[in-house]
Amino acid sequence: MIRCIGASAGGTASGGGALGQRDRHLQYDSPGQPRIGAQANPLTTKLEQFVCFTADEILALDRLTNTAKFLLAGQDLIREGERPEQISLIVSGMACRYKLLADGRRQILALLIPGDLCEVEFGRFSWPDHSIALLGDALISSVSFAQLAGLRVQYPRFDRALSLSELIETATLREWLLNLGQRNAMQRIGHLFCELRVRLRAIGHLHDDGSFDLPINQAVLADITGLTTVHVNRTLQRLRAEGLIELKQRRLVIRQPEKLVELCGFDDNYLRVAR
Amino acid sequence: MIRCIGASAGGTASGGGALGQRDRHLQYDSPGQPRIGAQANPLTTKLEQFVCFTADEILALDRLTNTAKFLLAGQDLIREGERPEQISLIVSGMACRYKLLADGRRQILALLIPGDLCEVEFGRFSWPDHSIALLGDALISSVSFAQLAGLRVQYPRFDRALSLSELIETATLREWLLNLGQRNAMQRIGHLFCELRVRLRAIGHLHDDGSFDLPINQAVLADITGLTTVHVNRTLQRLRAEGLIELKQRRLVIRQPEKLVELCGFDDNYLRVAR
DNA sequence: CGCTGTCTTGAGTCGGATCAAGATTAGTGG
DNA sequence: CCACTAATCTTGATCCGACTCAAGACAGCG
Repeated sequence: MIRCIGASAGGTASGGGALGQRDRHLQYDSPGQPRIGAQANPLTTKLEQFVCFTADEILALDRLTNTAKFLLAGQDLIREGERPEQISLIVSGMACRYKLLADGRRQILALLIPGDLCEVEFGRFSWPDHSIALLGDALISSVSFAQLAGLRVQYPRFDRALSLSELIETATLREWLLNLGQRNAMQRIGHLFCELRVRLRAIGHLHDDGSFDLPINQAVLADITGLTTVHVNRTLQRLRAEGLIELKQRRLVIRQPEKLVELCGFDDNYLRVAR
Repeated sequence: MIRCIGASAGGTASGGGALGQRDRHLQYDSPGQPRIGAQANPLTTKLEQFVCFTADEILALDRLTNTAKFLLAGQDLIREGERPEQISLIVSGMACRYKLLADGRRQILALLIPGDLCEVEFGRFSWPDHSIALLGDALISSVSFAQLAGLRVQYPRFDRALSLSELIETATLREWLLNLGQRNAMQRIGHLFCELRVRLRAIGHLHDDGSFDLPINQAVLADITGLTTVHVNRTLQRLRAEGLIELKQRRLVIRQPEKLVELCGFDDNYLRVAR
């Protein structure tokens, strides 16, 4: 659990390792192309759950992701109270919305995955009540508020799809509240894993064996679930011992999805939308 | 804590007492006029935090509240999965968004107070992932989706104000998540009280001495805070013993607001909006 | 090979849950 | 106005899930 109030949210200070981290990153995601770059535009994939796009629209959305930049783990995309200049689109990697308490405790409010837009809600009229940090190195492209507004006007289907995905984001927030309020440690963690599996599948980020990358350490897991690192560790061990999951090297396999779903009362309804 | 899965959410089954309850209600809110009816339109009051309305707009909004109907405590305004026909505007009374677990446990996701609109988000494209129930008898007026859409087009200021209040509702949801994830029982309950004081003040529902009506029993408080009824009871007693609050007859006095704010780390920022 | 994150493990404690009665209070009916 | 009833609030005893503190074990990287 991160107890430092400072900027670095992805780990207890990246220290002087900024350069080192970049090296590691390039090495990790190489050779040459960023691994995810070869895949379809995650924004398109995500929104096509809700609407059908024309070739025109797909091209316009692709243009958004062309300009993605590498950013290093732990960096803040927006900070509580500071009005953002631009909207960030996650092209690859993961980020989280979070809030800090005065004593340094952190609650993660949402996980953002490829295809998610960050600051849509903070237009001309509002400032953020929370921060957003990268959980691992990431590819981020920036979109100006004006540019996005233009696209929404020009492409009503895109506009509708975005609205729907905002609805789902809010529904997810509600489900997380239920998670923290009513479920125990095993269920909380299990529920998160079930949710991530559905969301990552929707953007084509499951591996062939159904597993997925989870660039997250146990301290982050603790900040998501409102538990301590120690208890997360012990709970993961129980989940492993019961043959429900495998988790190592930042990759998660859900061994018995039906059992896990039942254990934590997961129902993916809140991730869907009518029509 | 409500452990029955059925419809009645305000108490463990209103039993055969429906008629009796209506009688009680009339007696309580009489003579003649509903108590709140004399006050300003709560929707207007609420939205005027964000924008200035013309006389025209105020009239249009007043027309929305003219048709309010009495509804009895415990009734569901919408039920998870059933697409609502209309939008409900709370004119007086309180309601809550909630979700039920298979075993009957309930998590309350939001409190709705006068001036709050219920099903705005469930337009043509979505169905509710949760239910909404009345916590006490209430005055509710119904607005059709078309009617509301019309007003938003006709009165852009109204449209903007509604969008802003939706932003605040989402920010509140995030703050509740922080509450459940990181704060202890005293802080959770205290934080809720602080929040309510700010929200009720904004719609002119504080009494002269700063107290306010809280039509909520300890079981409901438990479902909001993710605690048990017993523990809520004991925690309230501690809050009383420390001279922080007084709570009886469904009326809450915060005796030492600054102290309570400090105890639970309350910051009303999330209830506000820029500009 | 040594650092630094990260993950594990153990022992002890505590906040909050559970179970089971009572005590109040408010609404109902006579 | 009083007795009856059902909700609601209180209290006590006990238990357990999760927290705390403190070390140690790995693993990846320089």
